[in-house]
Amino acid sequence: MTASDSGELDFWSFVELANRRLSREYGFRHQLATELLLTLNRASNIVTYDLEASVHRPRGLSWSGFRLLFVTWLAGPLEAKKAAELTGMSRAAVSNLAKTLVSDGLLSREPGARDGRSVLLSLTDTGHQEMVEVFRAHNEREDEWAGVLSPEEQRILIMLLDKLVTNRDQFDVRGRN
Amino acid sequence: MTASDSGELDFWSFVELANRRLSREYGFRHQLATELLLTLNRASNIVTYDLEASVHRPRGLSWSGFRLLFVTWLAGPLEAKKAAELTGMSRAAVSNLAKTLVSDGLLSREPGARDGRSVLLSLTDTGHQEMVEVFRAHNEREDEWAGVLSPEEQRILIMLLDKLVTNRDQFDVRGRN
DNA sequence: CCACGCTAGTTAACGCATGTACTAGTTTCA
DNA sequence: TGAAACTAGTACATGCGTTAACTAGCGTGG
Repeated sequence: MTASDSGELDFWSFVELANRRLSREYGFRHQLATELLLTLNRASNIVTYDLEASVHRPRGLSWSGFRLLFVTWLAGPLEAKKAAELTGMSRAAVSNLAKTLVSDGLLSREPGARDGRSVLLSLTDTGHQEMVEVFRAHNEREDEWAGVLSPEEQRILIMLLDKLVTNRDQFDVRGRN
Repeated sequence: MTASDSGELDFWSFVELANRRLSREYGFRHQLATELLLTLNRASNIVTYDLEASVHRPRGLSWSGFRLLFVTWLAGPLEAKKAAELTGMSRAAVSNLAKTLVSDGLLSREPGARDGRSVLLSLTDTGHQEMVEVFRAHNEREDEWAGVLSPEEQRILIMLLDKLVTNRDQFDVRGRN
């Protein structure tokens, strides 16, 4: 008797139940794929939510705000376009977000020298200090999460996740913009 | 010379650059954890975005709408609370979403028998047909994604992702509501 | 050399998720 | 039994991300 039979349904017994019904009642064939993507999605959401709630929100940053500041911090002054690519956001999202981060005094926006259309994003001094500070907490928390896996397992996981998304030229993926 | 040195910055050369700067310039120690969570987040976002854009949006469903219908479909009539747990959404999100899905004629909402406060969600006939239909496309797409990994690799990936999130009782994680 | 097409960024309208505060039903236990 | 604590669901205000339409600068080829 499984948890799903007893009425105590958690994520894993749901996955089990879903697999069973999808294959037996409906004849769908790619159970493992479903299980993989369900698990991937869930893991990412749980970790992200925890980091946002425990590290960033208390300091007044949204998850996206942090990501934008993070890439700007480490990849130097960046064109907005590039920042969008690196963070995986749309250009519009970067534009909106930059507006609020500029008014918070964390980010600075100046016209690009070579291309008159472009905008260069960089951290203000305050923004830089803030990132060093915030990342300290962020990195400790990351380590707590990753720490349940051995370094070996972490490397394998990174490798597999990477393989999952980089071999995607084999079919045409819908990406942003 | 790496891509990041040459100015052609993509996700991977950014991660490399970030690792270098975080450890050499700032002395942060948990590089692998950062890399893991960055990769996890990115993989999940890419796959999710693709599924939503290629399968669900064209049929008028949002990603969350699909997830709610999916658990309702397979886990039978469900209390809203349970649906929130299984999908990882907040109770408020389920409530909002249910409202629109009900008015789309896909979902039905009736008062729970045993508990007067609760609401039971189930699919309408239309909703059921729709899910069988939509999931066909969804599952094919999932298979295209998962297909770049061998079944063995997929199982390892699932196992590692699971381990990452289930051993989290060791520290107090911030979850939804 | 200039018109057309392309690209960077912004804006506006919209959808959706969140937290908070509230209503109402349930459970506990003195 | 009845008051207090708790729980399920919802309404509301807010914030953020999306797409689509627009502005403005770039660059190419007739």
